[in-house]
Amino acid sequence: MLSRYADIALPVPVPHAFTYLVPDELDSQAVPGVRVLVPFGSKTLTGVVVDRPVRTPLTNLKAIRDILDATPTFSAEMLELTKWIAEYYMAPWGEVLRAAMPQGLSRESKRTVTVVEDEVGSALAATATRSPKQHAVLMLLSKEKILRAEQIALRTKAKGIHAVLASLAARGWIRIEESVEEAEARPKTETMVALTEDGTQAARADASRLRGKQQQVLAALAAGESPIAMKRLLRLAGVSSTTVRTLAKNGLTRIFEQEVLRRSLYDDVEPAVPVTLNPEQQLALDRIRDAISGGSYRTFLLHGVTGSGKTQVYIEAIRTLLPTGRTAIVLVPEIALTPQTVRRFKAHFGADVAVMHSQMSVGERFDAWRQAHDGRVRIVIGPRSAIFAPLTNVGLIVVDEEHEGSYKQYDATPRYHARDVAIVRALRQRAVVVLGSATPSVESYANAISGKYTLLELPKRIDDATMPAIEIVDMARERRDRFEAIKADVRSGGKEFPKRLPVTSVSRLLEMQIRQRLERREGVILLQNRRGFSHVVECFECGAVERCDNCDVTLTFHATKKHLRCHYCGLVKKPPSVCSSCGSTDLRMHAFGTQQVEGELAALFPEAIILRMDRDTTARRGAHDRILSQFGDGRADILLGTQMVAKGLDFPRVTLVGVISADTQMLLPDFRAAEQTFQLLTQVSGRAGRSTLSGEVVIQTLQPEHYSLKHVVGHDFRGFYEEELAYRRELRYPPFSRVVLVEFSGEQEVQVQRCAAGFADLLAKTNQRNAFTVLGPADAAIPRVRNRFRKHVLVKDVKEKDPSGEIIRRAIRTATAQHEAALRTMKGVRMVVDVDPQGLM
DNA sequence: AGCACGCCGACT
DNA sequence: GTCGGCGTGCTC
Repeated sequence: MLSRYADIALPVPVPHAFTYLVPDELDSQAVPGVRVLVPFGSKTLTGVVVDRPVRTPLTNLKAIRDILDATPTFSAEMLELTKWIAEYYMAPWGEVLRAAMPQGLSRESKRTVTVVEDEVGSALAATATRSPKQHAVLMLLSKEKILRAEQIALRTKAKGIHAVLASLAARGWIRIEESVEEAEARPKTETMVALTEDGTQAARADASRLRGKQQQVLAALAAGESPIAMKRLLRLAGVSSTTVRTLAKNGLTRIFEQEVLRRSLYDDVEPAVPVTLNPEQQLALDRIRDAISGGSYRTFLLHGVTGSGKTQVYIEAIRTLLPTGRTAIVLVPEIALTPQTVRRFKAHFGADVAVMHSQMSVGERFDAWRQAHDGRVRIVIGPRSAIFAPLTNVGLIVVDEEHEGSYKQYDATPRYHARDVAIVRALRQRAVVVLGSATPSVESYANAISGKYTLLELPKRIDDATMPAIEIVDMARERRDRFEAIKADVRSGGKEFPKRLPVTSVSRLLEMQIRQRLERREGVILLQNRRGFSHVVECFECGAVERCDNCDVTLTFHATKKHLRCHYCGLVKKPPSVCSSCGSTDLRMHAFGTQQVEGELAALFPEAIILRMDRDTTARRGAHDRILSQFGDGRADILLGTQMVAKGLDFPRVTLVGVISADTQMLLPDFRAAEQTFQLLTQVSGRAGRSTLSGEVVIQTLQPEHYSLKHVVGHDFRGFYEEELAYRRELRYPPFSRVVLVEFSGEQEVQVQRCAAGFADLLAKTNQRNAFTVLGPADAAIPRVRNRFRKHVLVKDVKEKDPSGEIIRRAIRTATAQHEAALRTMKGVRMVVDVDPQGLM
């Protein structure tokens, strides 16, 4: 007997685990890491056993209802890791565990409601006039007979439906039943047929008493395929399943269910291309190998320019790892996780690889998870959440494109960063981490310089292809020139002055370059960043953008209140009537849309085939792959897309990359704006000119002098990094501080503001040793989302005083606890804590 | 987060 | 008087 109690982590926003009694018959199975079904409040939930305490001060405990696992879903290691995440990212352990499980495994009780047929008539009459809600529910039920409680809530569109149901049930008009459904994710099984001993003999005996169809079945089975899938057997023998079942009844065949893996988009394998590493790759590999065989923790930052063959290094590193019996996780940003990418790994490691992808079905993901859990694969490839892969004895974690923002979960609890979790997981497992990028994050690069990580560099492209030539087009000047041309036309008397000046998103240089590629039948990639929704006030003459006096970020124009606002300090300003840098009065809002660009391109190049790639066109399964292969084969001329086109595409025929507007990213009110601009532009430039064809890049911008552009043109990562680092040091942003963003949101702005301000005050009072600074509250960049006002309180700690972030977390915990009552009285105000936010939007 | 409990106004 | 509105507090 372990103990009478078990601590269960549940997926509810409560910071502690719950203690349950363990029935004797479940005692031996209720080990830490197994999933259990427990009664919680009025319903039944799936939780995870995290401890078996010997004693508890609590009384009146409920008992565990059921154990859901034969072997624990979570190993001791994963329990520890998820606990660390819960603490560091300030999320309930139960919610972290839920995020670490494949979807569809959790089971919850559902309430089903049925009408009592005999009563329905009188019930409808009784409620018709005086209780419209009850009446509506009864109407619905009289039609449908049986419904789930949540369905009723959904279809009557009324809140507080539970009370209504309760009173209807009390009158005996309806019946409410609670049932726990089967988990959605289950192993897929296939019906198999095998010959028995008797069957084998019967098949062999020529003088078999059996004739006709039964004989055909035995013959098919005896031909060698036994066991065989029922489906296939029926097709081969041309019989129906009754025949096979009759044989089974007579003991000649055996019918059974067998677990099979679902087929997935990512199953295809292409032949392995033998890998030859160049000296730099070899050197990097050797260092990684040494670390792997050394068997202790180490993080490498593999900084390799686009096209330098980082993936080959990952593959060879995994190859060395496998004989040691250890396993590997490869993290790839969601949008780069294409069947193409996966095939490359499968080519080398075949059935040892499992893929996890959000576009896979619940069943497919479950299969992948289970293969890893049961030790049937040793390599897992996936996006962010693959860091939770249930592999044992992980020896290597690769984080490809480590700078990618998508590694941070920002829209749901837990708000974890997969790269940072990877490092913690590796540290605890004595594993090696390889962070790869052409444009490392400022944080990682700083860690590499300081010696916390080991820097490995691949400065050359694999096939000695040259880096593309990059040209910057000053769009303000472009417009001026065009304006002058129009004026000249008017002056020479040929034309009338146009009422509206033509707005254009394609410069003459870019137009000319595209035309040239179309003639030469080479590929063009155009990047149109869609995140251009934040409107900035920009000078039509000189291109200057209005900025905040205190924060060195761009001010955002608010159409509703007609003013400019800073999303950091809350500064509010009237829009100026003259440009603060050149005095021009021609100030305009700026933001280009995707459709506009597509339309312009179509008008300029009517003969060209243009493909659009963005979240809309790639939403459907397999669409991504289809667009890419169409473009790769030369069946389209121009690929116009969002950030997706910047990452990991490798098409030798592409010799021109155009960036419609570098500004949308650069001008975001965020301390990472410059970094992200540099990264995106460098990445997209890398798509131009591989192998034999040299490439050119045209970047259009209103800020031609911006430092991030300067370094993109020079292919100078180090130069950018140093300039950016100086800026971060100045303003005390990461890596010089740790940032925690606390967001308050609610429907009533005054409440939200008061709540946020109250919290900020409390936090400031907790700050005894000035270990951090509290900024705000200020409006979020998008101040209202789905009818909720958003206010941000930004906490920046001083790294020297609080290296682990413990002080800041404790302060936030204390303040949250003190603030809880106030938060409750403010109806509908929600508070979300984001540790190490990727952006401050 | 749900959901039940409990206090108050609107209507029979 | 009852129904249904919503604030308050708990869930092992």
